[in-house]
Amino acid sequence: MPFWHEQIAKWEASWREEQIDPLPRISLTPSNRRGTLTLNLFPLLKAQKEDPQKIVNKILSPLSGVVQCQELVKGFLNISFTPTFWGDFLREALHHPTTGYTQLRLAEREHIMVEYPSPNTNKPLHLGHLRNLCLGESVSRLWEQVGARVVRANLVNDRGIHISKSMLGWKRFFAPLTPQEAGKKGDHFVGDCYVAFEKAYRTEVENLVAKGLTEAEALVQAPLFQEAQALLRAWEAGETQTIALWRTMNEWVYAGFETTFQRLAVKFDRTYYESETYKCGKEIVEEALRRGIFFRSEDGAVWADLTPEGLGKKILLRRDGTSVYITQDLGTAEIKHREYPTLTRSIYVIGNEQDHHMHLLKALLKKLGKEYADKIYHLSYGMVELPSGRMKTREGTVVDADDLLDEMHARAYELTDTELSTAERHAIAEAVGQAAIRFYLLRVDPAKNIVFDPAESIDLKGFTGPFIQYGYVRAKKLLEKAAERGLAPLTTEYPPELHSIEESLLQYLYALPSFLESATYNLNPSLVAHYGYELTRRYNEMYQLLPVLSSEEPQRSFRLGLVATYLRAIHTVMEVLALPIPEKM
RNA sequence: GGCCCCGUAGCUCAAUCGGAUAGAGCACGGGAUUUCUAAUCCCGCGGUUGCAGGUUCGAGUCCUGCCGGGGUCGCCA
Repeated sequence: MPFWHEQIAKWEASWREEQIDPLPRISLTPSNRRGTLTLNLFPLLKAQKEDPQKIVNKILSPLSGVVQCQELVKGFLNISFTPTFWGDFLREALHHPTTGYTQLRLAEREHIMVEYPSPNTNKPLHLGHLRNLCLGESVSRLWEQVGARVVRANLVNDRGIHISKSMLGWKRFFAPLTPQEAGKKGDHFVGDCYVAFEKAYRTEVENLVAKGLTEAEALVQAPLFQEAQALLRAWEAGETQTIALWRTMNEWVYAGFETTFQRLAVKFDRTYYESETYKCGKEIVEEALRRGIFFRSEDGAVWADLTPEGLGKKILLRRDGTSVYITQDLGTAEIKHREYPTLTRSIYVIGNEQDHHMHLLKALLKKLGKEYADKIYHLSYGMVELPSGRMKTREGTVVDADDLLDEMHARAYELTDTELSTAERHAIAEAVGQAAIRFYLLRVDPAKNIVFDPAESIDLKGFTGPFIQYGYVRAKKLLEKAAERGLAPLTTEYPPELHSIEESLLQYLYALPSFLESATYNLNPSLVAHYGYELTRRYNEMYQLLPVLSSEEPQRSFRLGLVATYLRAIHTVMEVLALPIPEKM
């Protein structure tokens, strides 16, 4: 167990023996007050009408020897630790394989599946997918960090009317061109086909409306739409040429996605395709229909009655017998369970516009008696909006993922050291640019919408990814210089007194495991992003104001220990946020 | 209309089962570099936490009702 957990557990055990009830709540002392930890004694003081000083003595008795000073302000007991305590802590953090900052063993029994980003195959990835990818990857790494086994799963939406539209777009406007011939990434090329279709379709609809049809009628009667539907039916019927084109175009898209995934260092253990899982979903629904769990309406459609759950009625098979989106989801869930029966949690990283959909999925699985329904967690995240509002395909305001990565790379390149080689500068620019985007998308509570201002919001200074990278790089260089001079961290006795800046950094180093734990179980990487920023801010303050290499022993080796532990902690932070880790900037 | 999410400084965001004087970044103003990388640091400016009640030692946080924004609600994915 990490230092933090082990100690607090020990204290709590002895408090229980002393009949202290309720137990004090422990938190970090706010930075405007002296102290490392604050014990909240309000409930305790209220419950036990004893002399407060006596209670404080009882509370502090298991901490004797490590507490240097304490202060009771109203119900808050602020405590600071001795230099010896901190020296031992640094030693532990640096040298112990499990109490240190690698692979905290908090969740070794967990087996987690994280499903992300589950794109459609008719368009390239955009900023919304980037948020999804960053969240999914970070949550995966968080679970790994605390010792869980993780399966990264991607579910590809490779069937449906939208796919038919891009196929028809190609046939009409691009055939027989290939992405190579067009000089484009496959996913962008197919996206162009889709956009071309939509544009022509819009024109047809407008013409029909001009002839007196209503918008709704026009949308259905437009020849292009009719043709797209025919193509979908041909696909479902397994018509050879249609299937061949569908395969080809999907391969173009996958190749394009793969390039982006590799650039972002995400790699999936398992990829599911809706075109394969929807059949299983259909079987589940038909079986449940026979068992009377679902029912068929007069027109032939199949329904689930979720009125008792407060979710109304939900269609599962259209009257023509074809399956809808959720049917496929039932199948995918079942297949996941069959393949990975030991999963303890199955996390779906999906936007909050599907909150209702995910409620339906869980409720349906429960109705079907699937015990794994309770293991499903929806990591719901808000939309990425522009200052002008929602991104719109039709208005061309969608921020493309590849373009954004390129733009950030270019921006970061301008800041790199011109003394370095071009190759080195590009490597740094890529790391810094990506860190800027990733941190920006992760630092906000997932539940909240993000307003993305391309002109201002992505910055390379202040509360950003590069800020954290820079702290890491400087600390690393400092330790290298120390090593060159034969200086090692924590080799001698500890200093008799610590500077408040050192204490402030120690407080945050000490708290790392608690932040990781809480971010993991709450599926909320933003907690680590804020932690990483605050930790680095404190480190920078020390770096700026307190000399390390030029200070006297034992201060020097103690401070080297601080730097080394910071380096380890911030490395862990960058790791779980999936920020690239540059060695130079 | 029903249900869900959100509303905090000019802008973007924090605030750990309800806790101390609501904190950061950006922007703006001032300052720091013979010394470990200035993508840094320090100081200043900036608030009726959407509104009105309620619960209690204590409310940005919980409850009720409004206001504003977004999402979603039987054959799109």
